[in-house]
Amino acid sequence: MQSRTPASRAGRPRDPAADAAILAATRQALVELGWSKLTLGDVATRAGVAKTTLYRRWAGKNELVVDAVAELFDELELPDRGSLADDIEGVVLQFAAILARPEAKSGLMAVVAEATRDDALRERIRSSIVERQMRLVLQGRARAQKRGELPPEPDPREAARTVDLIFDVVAGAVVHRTLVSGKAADEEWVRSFTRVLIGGLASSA
Amino acid sequence: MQSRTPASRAGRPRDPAADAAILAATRQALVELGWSKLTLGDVATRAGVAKTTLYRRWAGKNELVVDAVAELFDELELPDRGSLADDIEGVVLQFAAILARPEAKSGLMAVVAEATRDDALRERIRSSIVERQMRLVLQGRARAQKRGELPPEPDPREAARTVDLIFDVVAGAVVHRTLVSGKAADEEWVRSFTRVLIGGLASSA
Amino acid sequence: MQSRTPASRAGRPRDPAADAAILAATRQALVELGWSKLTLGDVATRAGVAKTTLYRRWAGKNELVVDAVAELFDELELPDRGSLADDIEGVVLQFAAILARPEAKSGLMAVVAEATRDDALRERIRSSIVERQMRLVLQGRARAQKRGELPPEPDPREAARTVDLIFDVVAGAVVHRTLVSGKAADEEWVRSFTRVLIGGLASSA
Amino acid sequence: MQSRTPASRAGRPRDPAADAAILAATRQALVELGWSKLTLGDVATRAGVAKTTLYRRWAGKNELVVDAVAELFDELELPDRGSLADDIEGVVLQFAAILARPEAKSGLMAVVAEATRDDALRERIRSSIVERQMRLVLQGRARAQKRGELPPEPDPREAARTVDLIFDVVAGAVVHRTLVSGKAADEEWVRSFTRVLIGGLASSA
DNA sequence: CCGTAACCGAGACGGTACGTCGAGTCTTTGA
DNA sequence: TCAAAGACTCGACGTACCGTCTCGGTTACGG
Repeated sequence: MQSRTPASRAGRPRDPAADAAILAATRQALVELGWSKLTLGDVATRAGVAKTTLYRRWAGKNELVVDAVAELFDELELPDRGSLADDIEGVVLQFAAILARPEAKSGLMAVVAEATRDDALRERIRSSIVERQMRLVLQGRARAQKRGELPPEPDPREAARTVDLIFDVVAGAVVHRTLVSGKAADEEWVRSFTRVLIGGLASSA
Repeated sequence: MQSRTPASRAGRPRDPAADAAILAATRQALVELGWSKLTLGDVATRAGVAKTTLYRRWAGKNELVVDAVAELFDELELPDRGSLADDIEGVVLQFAAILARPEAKSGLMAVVAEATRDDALRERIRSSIVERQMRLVLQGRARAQKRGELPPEPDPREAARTVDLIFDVVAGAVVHRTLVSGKAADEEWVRSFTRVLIGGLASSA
Repeated sequence: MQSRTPASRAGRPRDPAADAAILAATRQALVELGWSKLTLGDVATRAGVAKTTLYRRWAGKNELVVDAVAELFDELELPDRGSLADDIEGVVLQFAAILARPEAKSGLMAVVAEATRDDALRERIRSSIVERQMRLVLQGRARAQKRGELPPEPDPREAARTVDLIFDVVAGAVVHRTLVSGKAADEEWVRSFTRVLIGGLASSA
Repeated sequence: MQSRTPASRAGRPRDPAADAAILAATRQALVELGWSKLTLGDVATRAGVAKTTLYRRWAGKNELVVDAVAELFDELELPDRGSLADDIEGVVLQFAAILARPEAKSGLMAVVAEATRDDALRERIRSSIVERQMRLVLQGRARAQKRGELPPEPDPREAARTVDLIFDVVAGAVVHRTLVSGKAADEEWVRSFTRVLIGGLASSA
């Protein structure tokens, strides 16, 4: 008896290379044109794919861009720099570097804006981007607890709330600095910000 | 003595009521349709005005929405609740309340997204919205210094940097909480957030 | 008090030159591409006009082609060659010459085919093309009656029926010869046909 | 001697039932949708067949519809009503009845229209439909000659020309009456038409 | 009785045109 | 000069079919 995969049975299978080509083309178009001038027809052409192929796989511009941008954040990792403060600084700098790239800037805020009126889209953003990078916060806390910099957290509910708060503060501040204030989140700024964050967490514990 | 503004010389003068009607119509359309489905033709119709009139006063959708949203934030004020922490809590709650309104949510993020590729637009946002509310931070610090909660700031450069940082952290965290995480910035969250912020500022001073 | 023409009051008036340009472009496209490969986008481009302008004036391909083809038949006239038989021969030859032109061939049958499922279209064809050329039959009969070749028609009902019959026979035979049999309706054929027609009318009177 | 059918050699043979199912489905679709809205995908679905199968047997929409319509005319036959005039009336009425059916109307004119730009298609129409029904004219003449209603035709060239002319007149008139004038070719009309035709032929002989 | 070759269904593919919609401009009449 | 009205150009939208292709699977026949 063989394992029956009832999916993907009849008909010509989808070209698996097309997905990657389309997402790459999307990022390239975001760099050159920005969100508002990006057209799906153009993306299809760049990817060497028909418009219909694109629409067969994504519901629209929003969903496509979420996926294209989400891949950018997968390269984030938590460097082990020896102390909690330095670890945070490191990852915040990485985050800032990604946000400084035009394909991230241009796309991310736009889909967030769209998500204010589209719950499915917000959920997609949360699961594809936010939730996926939450691992960094958890990993950082675990490492700090192992080092003895943070006490073990007895109440898991409270722990989750703290993780959420940290995420909102970190991501929010970097995004606001970069996109609204329009200034670079450079080393100096990150150091000041990290000092405030660490101090706040310590004193509020 | 009458001031002769050479701009307004001959011909039929612009209807001054139209501006307000257009901005109100824009906000109403933002509520009902959201940014991406808002059309200038529709706004003109709602305002009882021809499209031409609208284009004579604003360069396009982006500029119009910035102005429409900017007015929303003018109602912010710093309540005197007796202590720095309570003052901050109060203003952050007000800010969160405005951001929870659909016309703010929908419009603000969209124009920020557009601004990533349009310097003039970013400048317009900064001057119409951000800069204008920076007064709250300054006011708060002054009041806290008068109360003795904060020491006087000797270095004005350093002071400005701190104000910027606070603004990025506050605005960024609330925006991220509301729009990305999709959870309400309610009293409980604001209290936690404020505790971290105050603690961080105190310890990093 | 002046006569108020409530039509054409406010707003920019339609460019009257565009109609002619579009119809001419349509005929040109019919010649080069034929009905089935003619696209409204292409016609618009040829006419130097936006697609929307075209759709503002015609409901679709069918209506447009009817109007474009109808103009071709307006050049038909009844020559006075001295006898009924010669008059008929002359006009049938003209009709055959028009039908031999590719823009007529290609378009006319196609819209007739469409009209089998669209009563409004059939009516448009009837009033724009058929009814308009019915004048030739009436004119020919009147002239023949003046010459004494035909007796005056006492019953108008019967007269109308005869006119319809003649029209169906003449138009039908020429169209079938040209488009279905695929042979030219040349002088020889027209002479044979006319002889049969005249003979038939005389004997059935 | 063995029958060498080099065509059908190896491999799975074509399902012979599919052809009939496809042609029937085509006629059904013509009735419901008309030529222009008939799609090959839909026909395939109706016939319970894959699009590939259809394309393996017909080159395209035009060829398919010609074959589907051609079958309709095979039911025509020349009734023996005793006189030439009555025989013609009978067959013309049958022809009119077929043309009144929507699947004939809708399809026939459309492929004729297409054929104006496609010689291969015109030839297919001629051989599948026109030529095939020419037999009726020949048969009718032969019968009339046997009855003594028509003299024997000495010149075969002239005879062929006459047959062609009759066919163009009969088919053309009925088609024009039905499809362009949009009126029924009923008994009364057919009687008038036949009288003219017979009279014309007699007088021109 | 086994391979080969053509068939079959399903459905993805690259294209092309569709008809609509919105942006932003222009041209009219009228205030 | 501004205002209302509405036609204008332009370009993207998302959909629908076309005709082709690529699958896995199914018949027949011929060795």
